[in-house]
Amino acid sequence: MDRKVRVRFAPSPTGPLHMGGVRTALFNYLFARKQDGDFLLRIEDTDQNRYVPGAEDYIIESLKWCGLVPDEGVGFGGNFGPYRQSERKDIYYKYAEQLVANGNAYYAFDTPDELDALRAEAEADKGVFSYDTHTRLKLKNSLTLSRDIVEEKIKAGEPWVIRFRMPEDTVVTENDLIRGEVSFNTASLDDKVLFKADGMPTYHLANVVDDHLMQISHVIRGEEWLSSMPLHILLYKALGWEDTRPRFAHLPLILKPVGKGKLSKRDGDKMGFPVFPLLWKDPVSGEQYRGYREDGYLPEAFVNLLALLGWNAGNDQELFTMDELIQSFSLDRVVKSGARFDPEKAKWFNRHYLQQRPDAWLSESFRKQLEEKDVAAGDQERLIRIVGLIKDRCTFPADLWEHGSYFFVAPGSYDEKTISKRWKDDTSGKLQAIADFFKSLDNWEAEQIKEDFSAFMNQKEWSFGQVMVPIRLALVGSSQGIDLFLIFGLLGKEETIRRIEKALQVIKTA
RNA sequence: GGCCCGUUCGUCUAGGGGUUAGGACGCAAGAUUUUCAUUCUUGUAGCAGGGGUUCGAAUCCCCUACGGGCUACCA
Repeated sequence: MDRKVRVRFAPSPTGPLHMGGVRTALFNYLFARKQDGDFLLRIEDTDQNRYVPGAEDYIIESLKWCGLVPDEGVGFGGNFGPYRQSERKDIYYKYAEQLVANGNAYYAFDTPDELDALRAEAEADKGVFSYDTHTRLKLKNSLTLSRDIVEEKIKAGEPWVIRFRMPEDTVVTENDLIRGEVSFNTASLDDKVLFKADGMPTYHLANVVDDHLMQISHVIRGEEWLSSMPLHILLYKALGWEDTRPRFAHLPLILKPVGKGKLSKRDGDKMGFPVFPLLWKDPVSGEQYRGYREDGYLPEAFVNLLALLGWNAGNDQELFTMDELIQSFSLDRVVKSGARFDPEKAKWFNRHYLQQRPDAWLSESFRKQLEEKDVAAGDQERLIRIVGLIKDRCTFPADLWEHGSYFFVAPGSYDEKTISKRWKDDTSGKLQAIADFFKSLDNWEAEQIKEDFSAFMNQKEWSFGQVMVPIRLALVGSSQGIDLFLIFGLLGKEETIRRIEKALQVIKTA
């Protein structure tokens, strides 16, 4: 009988969650939903020194923005709480002590300074110091000290830690759900600290204890944890939980678009794209990091692009709703190699999802932008109509202004290149004649203007090519924009004529 | 340095013994749009290298190279 699927996303609140973290959360979420399981959020704040205020709220808000709402966890309730490790502090020692009692761990009294000295010494010798099977018998711990002395030291309040006693020369093999069989020899592993001098467990202990207590069935996490998998497996064994321990799946890392290494905090600013889901302002340094949300990405686009970073459905489908992702997701289709993030493709996803949003929704965004610029948005129906006409030129909501501002504000300048290329000696005269002709029109509706204007042009024997771009220049300021007759209609007769005459004054041909 | 993981177009990837090595982003060209963008069509470009195994390797094995991760009383 299979156990209920329960997975967790377990970030540590040391700063803003970056997109790699969001992807880990996403894959956990998809896996849980697909298997009808539970998705939990556990906050791993065992390192008090690295705690950053606001980070936890940031994580929760990010998950919500992406639609990855946990079934249990900090801020979401549940029967396995508390879900913040700092609030679980009291439960870990007993397990560490149990490990000492059954010979799988030991007390160690070496101070950080002493260990640093040993590391420095080894380094000078071109070696590496490791607290392991070869060195532990030369160090200060309950393996080398008599029971009395150990008790005495503890009683005297000397700082101590509890270290895992890594077995000698045994092979740990695990079938990773993504990588397949992975083996490690314990001879190359060291005696990790499980319980710190400050009374808190380290990640390794807390993680194993909590996953067990919370009945986690699958640990889906980043590849940076792959090398600690043998330790964790050995811990489950030493604690007697081997039969119920979770299965492991290690996700490939997200790499920088260019250069070496994994995607990092500062890459975004350097390369012009966000690496965080939401804008983050560092409470200490005051530094600010851009976010996908504030940059105008839609959550469905962000989720979609993240899902395709290291996973695919096995066919040519690239566009997925959350429901489709849940339907299609499986861990065995997760790729093993690291994925270089491509900001260009991210934009392509956003463009797609932006087009899917209703015009009314986009018009609200446009209205806000106009208000911020102190420009009257005017009639709602007209605004929606404009949005419908210009949206296919937009990738982000902010592009609406770039491609639609001329409907609300007359151009302040005229593109020089277009002038020199398209504004001929006789252009001014023709435009004045056209403006005068416009004044005579009664029916100012795009289709009708087109008809009347065509007749006028025929009669004058002028070609469209000679005047269309100059008129566009007068109305828009550049050679861009939607169909000119639609612009006439949307601008209105008076404004159209006013802009043409204004351009005639400003643009002087030599 | 040690341990572990990885390597198919520039990027994300499909393909797991016999394929004209497929798709997407990007880029380029053409068509449409009397502008620009969109859209459509076409094109561009790849199995890291070397050894095996095999009638036959992108696919299986080994080596090398390269990339990545870990190597804290951080997660």
